[in-house]
Amino acid sequence: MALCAKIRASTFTMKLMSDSDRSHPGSLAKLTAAFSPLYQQIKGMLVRALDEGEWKPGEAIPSEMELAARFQVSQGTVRKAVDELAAEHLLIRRQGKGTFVATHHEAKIRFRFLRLAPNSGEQQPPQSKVLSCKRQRANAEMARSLGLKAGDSVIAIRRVLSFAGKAAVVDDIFLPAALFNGLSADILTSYVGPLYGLLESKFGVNMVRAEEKLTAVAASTEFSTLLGIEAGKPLLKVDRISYTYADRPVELRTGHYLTDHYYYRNSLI
Amino acid sequence: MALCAKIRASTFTMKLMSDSDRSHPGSLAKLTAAFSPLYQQIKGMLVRALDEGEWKPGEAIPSEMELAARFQVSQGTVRKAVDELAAEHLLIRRQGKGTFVATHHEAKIRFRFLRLAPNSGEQQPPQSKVLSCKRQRANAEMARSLGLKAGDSVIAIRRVLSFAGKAAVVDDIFLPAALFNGLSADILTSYVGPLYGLLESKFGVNMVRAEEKLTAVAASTEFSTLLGIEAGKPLLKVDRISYTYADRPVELRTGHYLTDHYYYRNSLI
DNA sequence: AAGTGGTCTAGACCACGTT
DNA sequence: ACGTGGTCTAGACCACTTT
Repeated sequence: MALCAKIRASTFTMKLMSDSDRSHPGSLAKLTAAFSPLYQQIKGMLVRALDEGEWKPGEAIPSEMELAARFQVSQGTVRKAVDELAAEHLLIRRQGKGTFVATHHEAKIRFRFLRLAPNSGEQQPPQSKVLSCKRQRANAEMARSLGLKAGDSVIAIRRVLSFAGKAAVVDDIFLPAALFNGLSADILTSYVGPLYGLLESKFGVNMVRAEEKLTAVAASTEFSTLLGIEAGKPLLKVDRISYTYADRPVELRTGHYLTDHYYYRNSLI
Repeated sequence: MALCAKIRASTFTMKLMSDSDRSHPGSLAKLTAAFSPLYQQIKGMLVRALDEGEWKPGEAIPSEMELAARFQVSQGTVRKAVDELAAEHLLIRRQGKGTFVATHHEAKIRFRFLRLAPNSGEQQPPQSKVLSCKRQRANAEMARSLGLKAGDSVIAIRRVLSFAGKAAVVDDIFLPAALFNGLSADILTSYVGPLYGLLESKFGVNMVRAEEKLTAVAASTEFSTLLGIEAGKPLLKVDRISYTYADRPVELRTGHYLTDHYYYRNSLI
């Protein structure tokens, strides 16, 4: 990324002013409202660089001193920008080693988006069985949610997640075909690990945030068959929109969770 | 709060050393691992002060400069402690005015713990109808969750929340009687606003965090009657443990949500 | 004008990891 | 020994609010 010009509000003005001019500061104070703090601008530039793939997930980004030199600000200002990105889990700081782009390939982060925990016993990774992976046209609502035009191609995946051999989740996943060209049932099946890890490694799309809507529904005959339960049984329905850097929606997903032996954990803060 | 002695790791040592001594630093480096950063210690002291009610919800805490003087550290160190507490919603910063203790009496925060949003239309505050408020003995599980002894007194509240006149939630709430002496159905009914606002104002207990477990269940005849639906209908069951300052659990709550016209919203970050 | 939190800088030193 | 992020300090100035 090239060195971008920064907007520095009145601080900028001051830097260009000689010391004798400083006795008349604040002449541009009224303009300040339109500007954002330096660290926010730098945060934005870092997000843009991540979005453009300047540094891949798992890689180290330049050191704070290097970034400070690149952006022509102090280390403290870079630190504040990086602090916020680390708090949002876009970056991970490791003392003594550097700052790294967050990746879905890591024990700690791997199942951050899977909120099912067992009523008893240890949390364990699920097994995934892909039932179908088809290309189809986006309907109006899907197009709207994903920022596509109605009729654009999407990849529709259906899969079942099992814990200890028992089916617990049916996922219906919709991805913009333009971003995930070549994704197939074979690729999905041969890949071990979480789906977001695959999408990150093979297609360069890193999910960093999601919004969910939860409701309780009765199992249709379709879902009851897939989950091996009787129809009408209560299921937790989870509608998710996932976003990559810069808040671009890139995944639509509906999960039906069987919560007999698992629950959806959440923290209110 | 009196000025507490701080543990300052090797920085502390340095402060007591003359300049000439500084040529031999690090002699206590091995001990450092057992200490925590100054700003964490100050954060802890602030939380303790909040827990002890030194400043009430809605009130301003001392300015950063005053706190820096009290704790004998720089303003920047206080700032970092306060920043974290603001991020956790224990404090609220207001530029030009001061830093305030978060309160449940505020449009922005009032329904932070109510995650139900309507499928269509504007979010609106619920109406609460208290069905019962009784004193009873804690069973083993309740006692464990609330940190009580089995058999300790708890106050059991049942209420129905309605949106636009339609019942949507049945809440069963359990509170340690020792903390909420005198709480009655009358008080609950006469109070307008969220329950947490009442508990904060009348009993000085401020809820700052909660953990929830969500499952889908079939409505029992009891709940179906209360919600005006047929038995067996899917409901979203929400088990909550709420915590006050310093992570003390002070409320146990089970909600049964009717999600025909509302959904439980959640953000994964 | 005075006081508050917000931003930015500069420099020192500590803790951790690698070389 | 060196480079990384982590902590702490000190000082300057900005933005907002109240007096």
